[in-house]
Amino acid sequence: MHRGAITELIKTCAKGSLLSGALQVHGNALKMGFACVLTIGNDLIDMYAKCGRLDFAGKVFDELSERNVVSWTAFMVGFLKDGNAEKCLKVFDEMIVSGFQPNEYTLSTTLKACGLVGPAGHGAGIQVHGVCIKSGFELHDVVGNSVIFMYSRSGMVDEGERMFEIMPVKSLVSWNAMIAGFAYGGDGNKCLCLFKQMQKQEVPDEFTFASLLKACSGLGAGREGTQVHASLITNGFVNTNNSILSGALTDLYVKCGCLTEARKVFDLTVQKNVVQWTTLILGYAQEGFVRETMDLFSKFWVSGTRIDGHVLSSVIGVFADFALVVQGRQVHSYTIKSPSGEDVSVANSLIDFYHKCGLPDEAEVHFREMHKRNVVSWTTMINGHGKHGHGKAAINLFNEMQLEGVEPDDVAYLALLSACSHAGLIEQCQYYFSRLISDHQIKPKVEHYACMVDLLGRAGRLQEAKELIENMPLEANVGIWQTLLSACRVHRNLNMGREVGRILLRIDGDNPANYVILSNILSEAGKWSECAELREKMKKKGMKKQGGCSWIEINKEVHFFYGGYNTHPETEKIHFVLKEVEKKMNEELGYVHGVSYAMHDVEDESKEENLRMHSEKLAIGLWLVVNGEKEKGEAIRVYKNLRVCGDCHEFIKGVSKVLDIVLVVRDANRFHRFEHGVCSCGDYW
DNA sequence: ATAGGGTTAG
Repeated sequence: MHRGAITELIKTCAKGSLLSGALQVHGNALKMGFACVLTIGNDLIDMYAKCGRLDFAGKVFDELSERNVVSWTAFMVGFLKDGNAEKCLKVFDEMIVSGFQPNEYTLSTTLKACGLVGPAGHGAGIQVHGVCIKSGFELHDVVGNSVIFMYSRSGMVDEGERMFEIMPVKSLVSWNAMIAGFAYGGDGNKCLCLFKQMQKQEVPDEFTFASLLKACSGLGAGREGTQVHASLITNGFVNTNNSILSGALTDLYVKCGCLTEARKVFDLTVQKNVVQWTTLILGYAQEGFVRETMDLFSKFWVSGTRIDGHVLSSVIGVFADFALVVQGRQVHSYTIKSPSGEDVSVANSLIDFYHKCGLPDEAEVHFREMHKRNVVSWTTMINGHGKHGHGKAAINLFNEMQLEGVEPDDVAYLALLSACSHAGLIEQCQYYFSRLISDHQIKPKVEHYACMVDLLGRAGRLQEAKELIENMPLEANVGIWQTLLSACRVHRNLNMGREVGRILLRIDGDNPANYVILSNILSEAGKWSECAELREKMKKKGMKKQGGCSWIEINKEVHFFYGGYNTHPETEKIHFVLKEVEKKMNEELGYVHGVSYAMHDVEDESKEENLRMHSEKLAIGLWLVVNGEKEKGEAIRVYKNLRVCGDCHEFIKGVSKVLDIVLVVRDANRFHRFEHGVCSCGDYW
């Protein structure tokens, strides 16, 4: 085989992403001593990048006896295509340090990576744009398109628009990039406007329509999206063999909550790509369809579709939310073997996964073993400790992060403040809040103020909390008033509760949560008629509060329980064991059913008997039915979508004492670890 | 020889 034939083969394998062929032709090139030749080496890098094997591409890259800007660029593109923008930027830095001058291809690739990293890239994109201007590449068509992309992903669509205006040559791609930019930025009107303008000089292609669909999905405009879908069909764009269009359609229907439609589009697609799989898997997960999520994920896993960092971090996120320990661990072990495991976002999602499964030690081990940590990694750790009530650990991490040269952003501050607030570290919380306010790099958001309101509210300093809301430089939102309202309930402040409740019913009148808290405040203050009036109003509006739902994994099977419903086949036995435990607790601890139920209840507490039906109790009951008192090793893990109520909290404390077992309950807010009749939150939550 | 337009972790 001669040199030309090898090059031909490499190109073919690259084009078709044929990994087995790629390995073979690489072997041949090695045998003939061509693999270290610059041009062939570059082709090999490109080939492996297109097959998604960055590990092999890296090997070729390392072994090249001589490199040029093309070698570097091809290597960077590989990481980018694999969804690993951070690594791509790292290679760019190395290239510059090694003394190479980037060309228009390199710059375009770098800009795209900056855009994908988004605002967290701390202005890297702006710097690269500067390099483009200085080196005279700015007005190059491809570079300009990437500049538009970078700015619209970094929350600076206006800058992108300026680039678009000064571009001497506007190709179809430029128009599409700008339309997509507006779509991404949520400006549906500008998006449509530009589309109309574009039609005067260009014929829209599938990317244009994909951007229009994206604009509709971003705005949640299902009707308009369906219209675009219809016009696609009339224009002859059949979506069954176009991955970009069918991907955008899947996204549209998922965002609008039409999972059946999304599934239809998905099933009709002949060549499904990773993006489309990810979109639909996440769609099912976000709607809470665990079964469907897992089914689709298994199908994806065996489909032979290329796995990238995006899909890994996405599904790990799903496993974290549903606390599917076994499945998450399986994917974790896969990431260790796979080149996508290098991805920072995959590693970060694993930290979060272990925390959300109530395994902070494993999260810590994983975090310490990471080869590269960014601000998201640290924030995930701070959040994790915060949820376990470890305020001091959160503060230590925050300081350690800065010592390592990683600057906190607004989300990192939020994690720290909420950790302090949950742990009752009042002075520390106020100290870091004042640091945030005086830090001119970061703009404080309402959420930061809400943390302070929560802190003051817990401490019973309701008046101060209310004044903070009224005097802050930002407009109050629903969430911050709800925080104050909950604090009013805990401290039984009827007057402020009424006042805040009135505000909430005015600005967020369709949210049952507001009615529930307010009616609790009223009933606990003995204002029965006022309370009944409110409940009546709620009924008239046809509102139903969110039901409580808990789940527990027993023998590798997940069992769901819904507050107040007897759907589980073992219900009778469950009630029986629960009553037995209650009796024991009454004898040994003087526990009286329902005494402290008033604290934080979000489920229905109007009838005494309903307390016995709370979903977390049922889940624990099932564990007792299955395991009895035999097994006392591992902690029992229970998960709940809402917050645990006061009575359940007391109840679980008692269970841990009289049965001498450890229970870990993850609720909507945080973790509670019950051991020897004590909860890790110290009854403060 | 290398590029640009649709999904993603806190």
